[in-house]
Amino acid sequence: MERADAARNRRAILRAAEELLASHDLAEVSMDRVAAAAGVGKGTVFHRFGNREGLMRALVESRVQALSDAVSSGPPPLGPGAPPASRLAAFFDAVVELATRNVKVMAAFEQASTDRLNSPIYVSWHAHVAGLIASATPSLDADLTAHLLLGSLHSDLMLQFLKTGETDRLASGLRSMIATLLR
Amino acid sequence: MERADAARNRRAILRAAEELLASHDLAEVSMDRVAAAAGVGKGTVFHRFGNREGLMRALVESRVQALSDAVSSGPPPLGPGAPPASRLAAFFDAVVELATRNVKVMAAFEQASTDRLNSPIYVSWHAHVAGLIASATPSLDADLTAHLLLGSLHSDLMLQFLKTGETDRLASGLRSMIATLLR
Amino acid sequence: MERADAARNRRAILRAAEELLASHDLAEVSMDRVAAAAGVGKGTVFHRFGNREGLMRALVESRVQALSDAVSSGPPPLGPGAPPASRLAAFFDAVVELATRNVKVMAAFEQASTDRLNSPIYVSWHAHVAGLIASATPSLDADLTAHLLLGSLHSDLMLQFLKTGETDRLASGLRSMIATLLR
Amino acid sequence: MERADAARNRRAILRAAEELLASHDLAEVSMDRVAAAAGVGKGTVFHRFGNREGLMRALVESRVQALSDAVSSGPPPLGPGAPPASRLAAFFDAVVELATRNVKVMAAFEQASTDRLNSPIYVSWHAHVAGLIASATPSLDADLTAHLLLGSLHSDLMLQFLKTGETDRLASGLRSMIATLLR
DNA sequence: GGTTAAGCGAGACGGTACGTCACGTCTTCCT
DNA sequence: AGGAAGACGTGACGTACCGTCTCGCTTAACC
Repeated sequence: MERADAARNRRAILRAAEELLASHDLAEVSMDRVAAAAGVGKGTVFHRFGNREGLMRALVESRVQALSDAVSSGPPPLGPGAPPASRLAAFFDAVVELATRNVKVMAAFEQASTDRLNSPIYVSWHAHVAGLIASATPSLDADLTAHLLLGSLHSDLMLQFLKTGETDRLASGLRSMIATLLR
Repeated sequence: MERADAARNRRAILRAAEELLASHDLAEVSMDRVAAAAGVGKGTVFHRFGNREGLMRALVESRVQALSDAVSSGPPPLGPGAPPASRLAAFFDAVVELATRNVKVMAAFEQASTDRLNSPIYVSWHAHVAGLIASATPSLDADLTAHLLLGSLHSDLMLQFLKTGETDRLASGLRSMIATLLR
Repeated sequence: MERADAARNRRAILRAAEELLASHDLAEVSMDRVAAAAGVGKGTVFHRFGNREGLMRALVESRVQALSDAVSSGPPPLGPGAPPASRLAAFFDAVVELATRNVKVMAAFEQASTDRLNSPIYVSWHAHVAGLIASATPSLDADLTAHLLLGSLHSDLMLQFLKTGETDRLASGLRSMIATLLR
Repeated sequence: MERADAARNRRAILRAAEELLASHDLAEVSMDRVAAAAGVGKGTVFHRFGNREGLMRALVESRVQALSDAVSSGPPPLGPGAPPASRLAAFFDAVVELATRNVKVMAAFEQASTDRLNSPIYVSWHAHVAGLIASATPSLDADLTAHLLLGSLHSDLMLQFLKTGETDRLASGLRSMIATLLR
C-alpha cells in the first residue's frame, strides 16, 4: 500500500505543478521548481513520477478521469446509448471544454511527451472516436479520420483561440465539420 | 550584402544539420554537434541563426521555398489558375509529400518552436488555405477550417504513417476529407 | 559528508588540471578541457569549484597545505619555536621553493583571481609574515612590509628566474634582503 | 605619414578608453565598448593598436612619458646629478604618485599584458633602478633587487592602499625600505 | 507499545545543451 | 589606395535543466 506521507506528497506535487503551470510560463516550470513549490525534495518528484513526462501525464490523467468515466459509463449522449454521431459531437464538445479549462496542462504534456500518439490517453480517445466513426459512417477510413480530427486538439491551437476568447467558435466549427464528414 | 564566407558557412551549417537530423535521433542533434559537423565554431551557428529555433526554422524554410514558389507563381493546379478546390487538394498533396520527405526536419522545427502558429511558414500556409476555402465554400468558417486541416500535418502523425509506409493513405484520406468539406 | 564519487571526481579534476597546466600553455587550459581530461562533465567542474578562479584556488591550496601545516605546527625553524628572523627566512625559502615547483599553478591562480590580496592563502601568508616582522623588528610597519616582501613572489618573476635556472639566486637575494630589513 | 583623421581617431580612442576605465569596472571595458565610446568602428581600434595589450600599453605610455623625460633629462633629484640614493628615492616617490593617479590604467595594462617583465616600460624602469642601486651599493645584487623593489608596485597593492587612502604610507614605507637596503 | 526493515524524503551530484561575450580578423565601402 | 566600419568567426565561460544516487529518516507492520 502507498504510505500516508507518500500519498500526501503525491497530491502536493500535482497541486504545485498545476499552480505553477497556471501562473508561470511553461518553460519556467522546471522539475526543481515544482519540487520546491510542493515543499518536497526533487528526488521525491522523480521517485513518484519517474520523469517529467510521467508527471505531466499524471497531471493530464487527473483532469481527464471524469471524462473517461462519463464516456464509458455515463448517461447519453456522452455515454453509451445515443447514436454514434451524437456521441461523437458530444465527445468533441466535452474534450474542447476540458482542454480549454486545462490548456497549460495539456501543453505541458504535449511538450514533455516523447510518443504522444501512443500515450494511453490518446490511444483511448482515438479508439473511441474511430469506433464511433466506423459505426456512423462505415465508408470512411475511421482510423485515419479519427487521427485527423484529434489533430485539431493540439494545445497551440487551443491556446490561440483561448487567448481571443473564441473557444466556442472552435467547438462549433469542429462540430459542424464532424457533421459534414459523417453525412 | 552577405559576405562570401558567411554564405558558405550558412550553407555548411544547414547541410550539417540536415545530415545529422537524417542520421541521428532528434535529441542527439545539439547545436554543438551541428557546429562541429559543419566545421564551424559554435558561436558562428548562434551568430547566424540566433538560437535553435532559428536554425530549425531556416532549415524548414530552405525545404519549403520550392513549394511556396510553386504556389504563388507556378502552374496549376498548385499555382494560380485552377479552381480553388483543385488547388487545395494539390496543395495538401504537395505538403504531405514535402513533409514526408522531411519529417525529421519538420519534427525538429516543431519541437524547437515556441510559437508555431505565428511562424512565417504556418502563417503563409494558413493564409493560402483559408483563402482557397473561402472562395470555394463561402459558407464555411474559412479561417478556422484552415487551422483544423493544417492540424493534420503534425510531425508525429506524419511519422506514424511514414513508419508503416502508408503516407498515401494519409494523403488520400486528407484529400477526400477536403472534398467532403468543400462540397 | 562528501559522497564517495564526489571525492573521486574532485581528485580527478584537480589532477587533470595539474597535468594540463604542466603540459600546455596556460591559455589553452580551458575548463572544458579540464573536464574532458578528467573524464567528467563540464557542469561537474563548475558544480564543484564554482568557476575558474575556484578551481585554480583549490589547486593552489592543495599544493600549499603542507607548507601551512609546517608553519603552524611543524618543527623549527619553519614552525613555532625559532626566533622570528629565522622563521621568516625559512618561510620565504620554503615559499620560493614551493612556488618554483608550481609556477604554472601559481600563475594560473594569479591570472584567474579577481581579488588576490583577499584570497585565503595570501591573507594567511601575510598575517604570518607580518606577525614575524612585528615581533622581530617592532619599529617597522609590519603590515606594509609584509605586503612588499610578498610582492616579490609574483609568478612572472618566478618564471623569469626559473627559465634561467637561477631560483636560488632569487631565494638568497630575498633572504639577505630580509636580513637587512630586520636588522 | 599618419593621416589627420587617423591621428584624431587615435586620440579619441585613448581618451575613450581612459574615461571608461575611470568610470567602469575593469572587466566591463571591452574593446567593443571602447570603440563605441570613441565613436569609431572596432576595426579601427585594432588597426591602430593591434590588440588589447597594445591599447593598454599605449595608454600607460602616454601617462608615463613625462616621468621618463624627467628621469632622463630633468632636474635632480629625479634627473641626473643627484646622488643615486636620492634619485632612487625620488624615482619611487614619483612612480607611486604616478601609479596612484592611474591605478586603473596600470591594472588594465598588467591584466592584458602577456609578458610584463619584458614590456618596454618595465625594462626601462628596471634598468634605471638597477643602475642606481649598483652605483649606490655595489655589494648588492642590483638586478635582482631592482626586480624585488619594482614588485611592490603591482596594481592590486596600489589599489588596496588607494582604497583606504593610505598611499603615502605606502610611499614612505617604500622609501625607508630603500634607505635601509642601500645603507 | 517497542522493533525493524522497507520504503520514502531530500538534495547533492553528474552530465549535457544552450546561449552570451569578448577578442581578433576580414571584407566591403568610403574618402 | 588606404583607412573606416562592423559583420563575422571562434572558443571560453557559466547557467539551467533533467535525471540519478546515496544517505538518513519515517512509518507501518509485526512481535
